[in-house]
Formats: sequence, structure tokens, C-alpha cells
Amino acid sequence: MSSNNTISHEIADILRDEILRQRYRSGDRFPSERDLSTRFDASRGAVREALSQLEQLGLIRTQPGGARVQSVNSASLAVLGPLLALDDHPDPLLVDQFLQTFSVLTSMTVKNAVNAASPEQLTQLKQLLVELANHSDDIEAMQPRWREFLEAMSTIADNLVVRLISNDLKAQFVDQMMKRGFQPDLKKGSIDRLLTTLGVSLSKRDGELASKAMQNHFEELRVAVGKAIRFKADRHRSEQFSVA
Amino acid sequence: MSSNNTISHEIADILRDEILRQRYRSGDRFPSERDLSTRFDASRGAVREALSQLEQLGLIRTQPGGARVQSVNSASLAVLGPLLALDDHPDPLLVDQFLQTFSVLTSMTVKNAVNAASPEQLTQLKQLLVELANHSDDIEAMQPRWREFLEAMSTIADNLVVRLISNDLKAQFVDQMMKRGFQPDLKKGSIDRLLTTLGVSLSKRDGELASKAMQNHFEELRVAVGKAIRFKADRHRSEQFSVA
DNA sequence: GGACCAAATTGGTCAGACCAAATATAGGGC
DNA sequence: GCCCTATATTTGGTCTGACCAATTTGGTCC
Repeated sequence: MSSNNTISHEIADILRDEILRQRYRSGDRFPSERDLSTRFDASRGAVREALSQLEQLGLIRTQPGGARVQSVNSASLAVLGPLLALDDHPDPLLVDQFLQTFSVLTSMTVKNAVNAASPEQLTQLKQLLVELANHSDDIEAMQPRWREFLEAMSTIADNLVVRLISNDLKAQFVDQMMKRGFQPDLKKGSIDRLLTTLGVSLSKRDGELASKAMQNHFEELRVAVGKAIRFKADRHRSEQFSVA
Repeated sequence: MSSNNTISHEIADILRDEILRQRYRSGDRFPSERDLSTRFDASRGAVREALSQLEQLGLIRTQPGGARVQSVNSASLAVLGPLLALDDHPDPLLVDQFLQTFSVLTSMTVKNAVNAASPEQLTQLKQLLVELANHSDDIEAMQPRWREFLEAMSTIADNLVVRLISNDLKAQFVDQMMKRGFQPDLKKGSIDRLLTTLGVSLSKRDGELASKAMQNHFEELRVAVGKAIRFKADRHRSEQFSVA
């Protein structure tokens, strides 16, 4: 979880999940600090630090007189990770929304990067593409190289807004998916096609082409991930059934 | 500023700005809580709550033994607002990056909304468009109606990820720009064109068309805002000169 | 110069106290 | 009975002073 192993973080994690699970309705009064400190058998200071975190997440709003729960819709980006981790199986809809968002942001980054790259940076990118192509048959081995490639793109595009969003999103999403051991089943052919198209776009300095290629790739990824999730969910259901 | 009028928020605001102004280099040791509490003449508890906020922002990382400053590149989205508000005049590059990001996210939202809207929602959207067209000569009056229109789109598209990002971005950016009294100089003709195109896309249920229209609009907006900022900056410089 | 150990520093937590703002409650006027 | 007001209570914000454990620091010894 996101917890440091401090008491205040632990408390914050528990309360956060309770809010995300809709245990309090938006607008409800939140338990008082003194009540919480007895409930968790902790000092009020520790509870206060936990509440401070929840406030930063946009989940509660504190005021002298009492704290109130806020709508998840008005929360901060940082709640998405915990929201995904809430159940044993991720919400397919939410995962799809993640990927769609990644898609448009990454496409934009790639477009700007290809258009703005210096000659040296272009050769660096080509180098990384070759690296990727050399490992295109081992998805595991591609992972870190993809990361490196996209990181280079992000550095070249140099858009702080997108970078911060992507930081958050990646931290929330990618790690979650990794932890659950998701392996979207992408056809090798489609990956090869992506790599060659990206190579062409680099040679021609055609950001638009690179952008389209990424969009295509994410479309396929969305389908594949959707299948993977449904598959896992089905298996989970049948396991439950066999136990019962 | 983003401060509640509590001491801990005040301290957090000051320290946040100091970090954003690069007063500490990334990796540096951050002053100890006891030092800070004497500096701000506040209790250690108040300082701790301030540091907790900075940690949530991703600006520092605390550990027994000492806190350390982190790179702004690895911070949370929520630093963008303070980053914009840092100087008297916003960084044109950052503003442009904001708009570009808004552009892709809004375009995506609009596309999905148009494609997914129910008949009732379609008529609602058309209604809002008519409202907008009726006030297309008064930019001030359009503002809240734009907000309403995009809010409706966002509700229909129903993508939580984008919604949370937009929440953050809007809270950080739009309000900042409003406060500074920015009025990007958009030609009435181009707005009318946008509105009619959106109307057509609604009738045809053509999300792609709506998306393209929004992209175009944001392109023009970026140019207009860029001009407005440069104009303001120039005037500011000349004022400084005349004083000196 | 480098490895190792003790002392000082630092973050994390606790307890008990006070204030001011917001809320809940009781009372009085209609 | 209903509404409004004044009072009492609850609640968040802050302070003080203390203790523990982990880290850092500085010096010592080889």
C-alpha cells in the first residue's frame, strides 16, 4: 500500500479506504479527532496527521466544529491508486479510463517529442527503438526498455503538466497492475508494427505519425487488458463457486 | 493563496514556495522540525502538520534522521497552481503546457460524450449550445455557460480519471488566470464557428468532429493567450522602466 | 585512508491543557 | 406548535514537554 509504516499513515490508509468504500456519504460529519484517537488507540496528534493527509487528498474538509466528508468526484488524483486497490479485482471500467487517458497524454507527448527532438536526441531515440526491437519477443524484458523510451520522450517533450500527471497516473496504475501480475496478451506482430512505424516517424520527423501509432497501440492494449481482466474475474468467480 | 487561515497551512505555504523557488536543491537536507518551529515561532506539532502537507505534495520525503527535498519533477499535480502563482506574471511556457493538456483531455471528453449521450442528454447539450450562442458577443457572460456545458460533457463522458485531473487543473489554472484578469482576445467569428460545428456534431452524433472542433478552438486559444501574456509582460516591463 | 563504535540529532508518538469557532440545546416570545 | 435567540457543549487548532527508535555524525582505532 502507500503507507509508510508510521501510525498516522496507517490510520490515514484505513480511513481513506472507508471513505472510498462509501462508508460515509458525501456531506456527512466525519468522526471527531477525539473519537478516532480512542478508536485507534492513538494520540490525537497522530490522528490529526492522518486527517491532514485525507484533507490533502480532498476526501474531507476540516473546520473548527467538525470535519465533513467530500465527494470522491472532487478528490485529488492520488485517490485513484487506492481506488483501484480497493477490491481484489480492479474495476474494468476504471482501468479502461486509465488507459484511455494514458493514450491521449502519451500520444501528445510523443508527437511533441518527435517534432522537437534535436539530432542527437533523435539518434538516441532510434537507439532505444533498436533495443526494443531486439527484445520484442520477450514482453518481460521489454518493460524497462519501454519505460526508458517513454521517459526519453517525456524529457524531450518537456511538458511539466503532462509529466506531473503521468507521474501520478503511473505511480497509481502501473505499479498496481504489475503487483497483480497482469500480462496483457498483445500480438507480437502488432508490437513490431508499432516499432517500425515509430522508427519511420523518427526518420521523417513526423510527430503526427508517431502520435497515431501510439494511439493505435493503446487501442489494442485496451482491448487486450479488458480481456485479461474479464478472464481473471471469470476464473475468480469459478474458484469461488468450486469452493462453495 | 491555497491557505486556510491556520498556522500550519501558512507555514506549509511559505515552505512550499521556498522549495518551488529552488531555495533548496533536490536531495538537500530539509531544516529540522525543531529548527523550523523556532524559525516560525510555532509548536513542533504545527510544523509537523505543515511538513505532512509538503510530503503529500511530493516536495519532501521525511524519515527518522531527517527530511530531504525532492525534485519538482516528481511532485504532485497540486504544485502547479502555486508554481503559476509564484511570480507576478505567469510563465508563458507553463501556461501553454496547461492549455495543450486541457486541449487533449477536453477533446477526448467531448468525443466520448457526444458518442455516448442519451437522446435526452443530446437535447440538453443542444439547449446549452443555444444558450452559448445567445451570448456569443459577451465573453464575460459566456464564461459560466461554458463551464456548465463542459461540466455536462464531463458528466456524460463519465471518465473519473479525466474528471479528477481536470478538477485539479481547473482549480490550479483557471482560477489563477481569472484572478489575474486575463481576457484572451478570441475573434467572435471563430467562436461562432466552434459553436455551429459542435451543433452539427451533436446532430450527427459525430464525436470525432466535435473533438476536432475543440482541438481547433484550443489552438486558437493558445495563440490568443500567448499574445495576452506577452502583452501584459511588455506593459509590466515598461511600467517598471517608467518608474525607474 | 577506511572500518567501526558512541554520542548527538531527528522524526514519530504520546499526554494533558487552553482557546476560538462552530454546533447543539434549551429557553422564551409569537 | 413554531421560530428565534442565548447559552452550553463539542470540535478543530495550537502549545508544552516528554520519551523512544532510527539515522546521522563525529571521533577513534586499526
